[in-house]
Amino acid sequence: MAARTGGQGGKQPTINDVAALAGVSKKTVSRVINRSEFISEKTRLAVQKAIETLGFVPNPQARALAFRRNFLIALLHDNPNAQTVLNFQQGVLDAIKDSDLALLVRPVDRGSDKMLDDVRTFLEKQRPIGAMLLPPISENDELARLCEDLGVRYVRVGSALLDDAKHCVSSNDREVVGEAVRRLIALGHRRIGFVRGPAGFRSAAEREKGFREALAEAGLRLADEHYAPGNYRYTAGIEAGEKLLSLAEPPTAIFCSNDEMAAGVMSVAHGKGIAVPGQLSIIGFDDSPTATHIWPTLSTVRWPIREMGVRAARTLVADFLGPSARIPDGESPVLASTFVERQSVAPPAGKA
Amino acid sequence: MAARTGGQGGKQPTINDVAALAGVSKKTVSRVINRSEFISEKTRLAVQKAIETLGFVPNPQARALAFRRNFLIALLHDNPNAQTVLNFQQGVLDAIKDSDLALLVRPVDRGSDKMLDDVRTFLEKQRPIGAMLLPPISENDELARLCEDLGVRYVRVGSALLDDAKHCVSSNDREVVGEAVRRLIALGHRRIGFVRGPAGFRSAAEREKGFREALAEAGLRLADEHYAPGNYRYTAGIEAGEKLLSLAEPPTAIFCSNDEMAAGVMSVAHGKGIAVPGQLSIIGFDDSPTATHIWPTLSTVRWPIREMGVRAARTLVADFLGPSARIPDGESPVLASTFVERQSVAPPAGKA
DNA sequence: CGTCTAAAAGACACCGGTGTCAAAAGCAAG
DNA sequence: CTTGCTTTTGACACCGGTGTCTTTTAGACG
Repeated sequence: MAARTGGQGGKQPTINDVAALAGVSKKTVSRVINRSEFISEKTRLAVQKAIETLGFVPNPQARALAFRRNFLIALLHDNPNAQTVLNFQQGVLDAIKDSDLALLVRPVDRGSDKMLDDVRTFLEKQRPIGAMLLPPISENDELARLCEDLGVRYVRVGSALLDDAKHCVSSNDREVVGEAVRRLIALGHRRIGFVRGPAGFRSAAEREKGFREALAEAGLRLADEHYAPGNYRYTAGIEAGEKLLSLAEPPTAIFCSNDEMAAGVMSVAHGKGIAVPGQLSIIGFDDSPTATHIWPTLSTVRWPIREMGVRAARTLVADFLGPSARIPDGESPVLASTFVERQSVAPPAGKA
Repeated sequence: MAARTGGQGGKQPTINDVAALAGVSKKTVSRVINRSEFISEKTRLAVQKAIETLGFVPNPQARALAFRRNFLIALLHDNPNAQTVLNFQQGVLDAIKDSDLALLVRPVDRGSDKMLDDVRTFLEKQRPIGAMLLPPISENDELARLCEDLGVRYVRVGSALLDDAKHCVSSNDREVVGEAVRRLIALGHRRIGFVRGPAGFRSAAEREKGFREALAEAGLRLADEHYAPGNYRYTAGIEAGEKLLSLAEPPTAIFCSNDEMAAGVMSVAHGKGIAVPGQLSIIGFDDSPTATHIWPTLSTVRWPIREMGVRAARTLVADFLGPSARIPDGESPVLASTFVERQSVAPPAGKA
């Protein structure tokens, strides 16, 4: 492997080269790079020109060392939904686009008992300025404590207000689930089934809460037989579908705590010859690609994951992103999810 | 924001602290860190102990500066399939797990005319050791040239042999598409439709080639009316389905160049009351999550994306990964894709 | 025109490691 | 006990930037 470190066949210019060309000291060049105010316009322009002539780009490692701080932020995730991770990541990148920051992405195995050690090693080795924790690991308090101990800033992303606005970004899932369920009720549905997310996940608990509240408002209650546990996976949707759709009086609508499980329920309906949405309405959650790739297309709740990425980054490192990224004091860390109605929802049979 | 740079309330120990505690020079500590062979066992153990006592972790920025090389590799992608990106990423992380390397992830907007500039800026700023290019941007020769010019190693990941084994990792898509098509033919299908990927994508061309070759082997040919263009998106699948399934004599099987388009075709079939697989067999490509989330589940081609991630990383930075990562000379850079048969394939109507 | 002050620029150490080369230590042979 | 060699260790410069403090310069004022 060639030992070249870059440049069209030569070495990258350094701050010394720029200083020599501009006829100033390297410290002055440094001031220009860092937009110091104590510099005359004339000098600034001369240095600027030298920088451009040479195509100088400051070495981030050297800066990191001198600043005693690198320009990395980390995204820690263990989300089963790849699209979610990537959308969030895109939001973060939108936010840091014009800054000096770069993004390190780090999948985490929440099942592993070495998880905390792994993360600790990672953080100690890379020493990012801050870390963003995606659900479900954002719900892990030990992880947050670890960041705190290591002096790494952190932001937890979740579906419920976890902490304070400084360490948290979330969306109003509970309310929007309620909205979706009210829509079903307005269409005439009375027997509405529910497929839950995994135990111990705050998101799952929130969605269930929103569901139950909306039912209660309308004077309905969730029959035990219309309740199915789940784990956010397709196969859990299959099992839930088998359970709910084999009942003597099956529900006329089913709310599933995510799209994958909704797709599973829909498969079972197809297999049993139950028309969707004619005989069964289905609602999911996530607005994953699957939601528009199945037939009929799935009504679902879209959470503003990309915007949450932007917000998380701003919450974490507003001081690196320029004034436009500043989040006004007291601004709520809760972003709005929306109910997206598609083909999978209709009035119950006999109510057209 | 507190100015702490880490550690349980204090500063991180440096190499000097270790040297002082062990009673040696910092250079000796450096030798231990870097597993130099010119060091006595006695000294090594003493230094080792000091390192552990202090919980010393070398500062990666300082090392990067002194080594004149950082320990980052970059993953550049613009893949519409998030799962693919994440799986590949996981493979890369598997490969670099026990090394000093870290992974930078960088989405690229291939539509933008500033794309090359963006990537150049990124590479100049971060100066990763190497970059991995995922399809479709791996097919961009200018991008590869840019890496070359900047002295950044690169590996192109793709569905066809793009270059030489040093810069390329791919899978044998063409052959496996042939296998899938031969399976359809063996089941009795004679009118087999084809939905193509976007023009200018090598992957699309490869898949078409495999398809046509298999037909030709069996003495069949692709009727023009059974051919539909596409762009790898769901909506293109819808359009293709509308076209192919409105024919007086529609195909009894359709090969789609990816799963999303297959899902679109399947939706159209459902809408028209055409039973899948009873009246129409469908095959996709990618084995994306969608493939198992639709009903009936989709037969498809799975490419070994995670293994390709491992291989790409090893190809790129074998010299950083220890002897077990070494790729034997002459080993083929082509990994095996596999045909996965699921519910969406059956003999044509009347041939059961 | 000299004095005073604030703004601008520079000198030099330093961040935490590694490379180079010379010095010290260990050891066998004379 | 030297000598001569190899192995091990250390001193010191250096990577490419920034922080601190000092010096120089420019402008205001008497």
